[in-house]
Amino acid sequence: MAQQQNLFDTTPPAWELDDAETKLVARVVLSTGPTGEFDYLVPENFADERRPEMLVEAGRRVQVPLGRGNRPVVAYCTQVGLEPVAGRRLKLLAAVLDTSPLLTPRMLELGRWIAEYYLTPLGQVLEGILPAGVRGKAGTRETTLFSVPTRVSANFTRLDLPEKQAKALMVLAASSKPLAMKQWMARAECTAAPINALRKKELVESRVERIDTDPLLEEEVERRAPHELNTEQAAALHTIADALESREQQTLLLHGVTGSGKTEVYIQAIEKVVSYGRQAIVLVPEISLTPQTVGRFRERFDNVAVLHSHQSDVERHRQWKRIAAGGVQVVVGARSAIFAPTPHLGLVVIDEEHETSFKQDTAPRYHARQVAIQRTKMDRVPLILGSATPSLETWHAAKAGEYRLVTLENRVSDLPLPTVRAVDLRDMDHRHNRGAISRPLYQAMGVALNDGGQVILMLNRRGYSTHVQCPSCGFALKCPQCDVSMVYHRAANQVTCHWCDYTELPPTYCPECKDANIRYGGLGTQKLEAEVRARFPKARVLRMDTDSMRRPGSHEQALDSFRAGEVDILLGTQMIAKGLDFPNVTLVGVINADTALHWPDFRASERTFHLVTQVAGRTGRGDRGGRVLVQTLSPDHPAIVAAMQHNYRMFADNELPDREMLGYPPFGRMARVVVRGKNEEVAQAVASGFAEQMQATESGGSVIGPAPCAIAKLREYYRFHLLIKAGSIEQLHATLAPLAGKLKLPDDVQWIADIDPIDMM
DNA sequence: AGCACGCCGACT
DNA sequence: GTCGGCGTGCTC
Repeated sequence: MAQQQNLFDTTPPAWELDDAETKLVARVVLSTGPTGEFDYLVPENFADERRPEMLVEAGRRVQVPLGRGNRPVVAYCTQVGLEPVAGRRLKLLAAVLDTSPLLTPRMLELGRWIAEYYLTPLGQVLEGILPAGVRGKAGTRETTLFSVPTRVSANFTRLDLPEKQAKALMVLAASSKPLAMKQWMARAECTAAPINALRKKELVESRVERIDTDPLLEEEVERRAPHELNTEQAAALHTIADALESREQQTLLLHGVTGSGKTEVYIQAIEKVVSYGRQAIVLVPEISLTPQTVGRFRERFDNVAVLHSHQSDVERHRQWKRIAAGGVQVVVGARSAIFAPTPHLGLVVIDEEHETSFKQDTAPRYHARQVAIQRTKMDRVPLILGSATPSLETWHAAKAGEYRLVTLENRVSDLPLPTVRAVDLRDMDHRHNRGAISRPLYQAMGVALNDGGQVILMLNRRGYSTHVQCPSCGFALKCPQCDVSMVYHRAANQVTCHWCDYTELPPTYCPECKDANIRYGGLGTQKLEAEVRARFPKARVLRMDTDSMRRPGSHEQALDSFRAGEVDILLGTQMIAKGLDFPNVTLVGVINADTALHWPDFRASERTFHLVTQVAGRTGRGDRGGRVLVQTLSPDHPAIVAAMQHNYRMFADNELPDREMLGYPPFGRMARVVVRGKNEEVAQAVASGFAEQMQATESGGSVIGPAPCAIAKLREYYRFHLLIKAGSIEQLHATLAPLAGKLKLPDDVQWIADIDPIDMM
């Protein structure tokens, strides 16, 4: 709107307007198809001030004719202005699709930044950051609303109408606001016939409007008072308050051990933001976006909006409109909530900022932390990154003075962190037959259960057996579409590929040599569950992994029953490692700390450190203390040692020099280019061609590869990747420049570029 | 992504 | 001569 206003301010004098040289031109990007920006003429009747719903302005979508066939396509208008059009052959824009902008000028600016940074066409970025429910106007319907024009109401007495029509007209005239057909019929106690007669006689006015199909219902939450802050928390809040008042962007790293009360600091900082009449966005990992997390904010603020991926389109659209209307103080949401349309943003908080789920794994492949930095810079407001175990990128920036470091060393309750002990799996005395639970862990579980405590066991592999192999010929059962082992699931009695979900019946003999001794080996959560049940027959056991938590709400239900003490042993994949806060958990067992350690990924150590630290934090939250046992084949690995000592600095000090030596982030910038094709040789040749073109840029960035991806074949596509390392983002972009040009690719070959990649598979 | 244009071979 | 095969390139 502001942009349109400006436009009229600068309208040239009338004699120039009459000159056909200058016309109103809309610049648009397409949501699919050709990239780049296109200009269209705005038809003159679209600029009618009395028809604001037809106004062409930046942030609204329009329909434009494209190509020789003038096929209608949806486009996002990015700017509108008077431009000289002499000698330009511009087509006329066909229609305006939104009655108000879906994107503010600020969001368009942010979209442009994402498009450039992540090498994604702007149209695709905009399509990706607007929820589908908002684009589809989910939960609203076009309704015709009727009213009586003054020329009619002033002349009632002169009208000679049949009884029903007269009554209907009186009812409508008496209504304070326009009525929909249904409401009008009900109030006038008539059918559609008299109403249609009135419409025919043009005695009523009608207009079409989008209205909500059902109103939004908010449940009441009991309000709570602020907690008293300890000295450290108060100091942290003070630093944040300074940042809020400075009216400049500042990134703060709130580094606080588990249980140090980071959330209370966020909440009190947001209370300040709200007192200035502004809104805050709080990003949390999807997995911890539970009713408890949301509840903590609802207890303290009147209007909290929640955005997450399991909402219906209708629900998300409603939340979006509430936020855009300024009726929300705090938005709590997963990654994409960084695009929440808050009218006066005052603060962004990213909790558990090290979580990898903040990176989107489909285009646009943005990292919410990176986008948040950019958004807060545009709005000149602070950004708080909170974590007990920050990503090394964030830690490095804080140490370099780029971010402000705020530390919470102590736990609020003064409870000590749990003691962590390694169980060396190489020591055969520790092993129990062929089982997954070592003797020390078994004993500790017995003690914990006897004392009435609860136990959490983590194993990062789902299924029963993780591979199926023939001992006589060495055959290993692989997915026919992917280059990965099939996993046996006993509950369903089938073997499944965890990457493409291809499923078949388990073989009873070797498909190669027909040997009947084919073996099911490797440990998954289902087998662990069976072992636990066999060895603790009296304990109540619950398994949590994506297989057992498929139904909506089952996650919540499982945690509720664990909290209520209806379950003694909770076992599962990493989904149980995060954010759960149960005081009665006195023992945590990590079944195999090494699973993530040997991944072909420069972040393998960091992943392992995070996982062990996070799961260890699930105990020691009550007054009964807690113990953690970590089973591992490498008890001396620096990441595992540091995690066991709850020593983040030790981990960082050990890991950073390695990263520096190899030029990995945070000491350089990285991109990953994946080329895939149904023909292995063709895909590899294309990847090699890319590598040559990038080397030819002489940008100074280094290109590694092509090499087959860790998952060399996925869904019948052969995959090769290139890793690009550069000293700066500019250098990285310069090295990737050949990809932006018009590349001719063989059929069936596709490529993607991933800036700041996290997934290296 | 779609879709017209154009340049070759098989047909009336 | 012309119908249509699909390879190529453009879309404001």
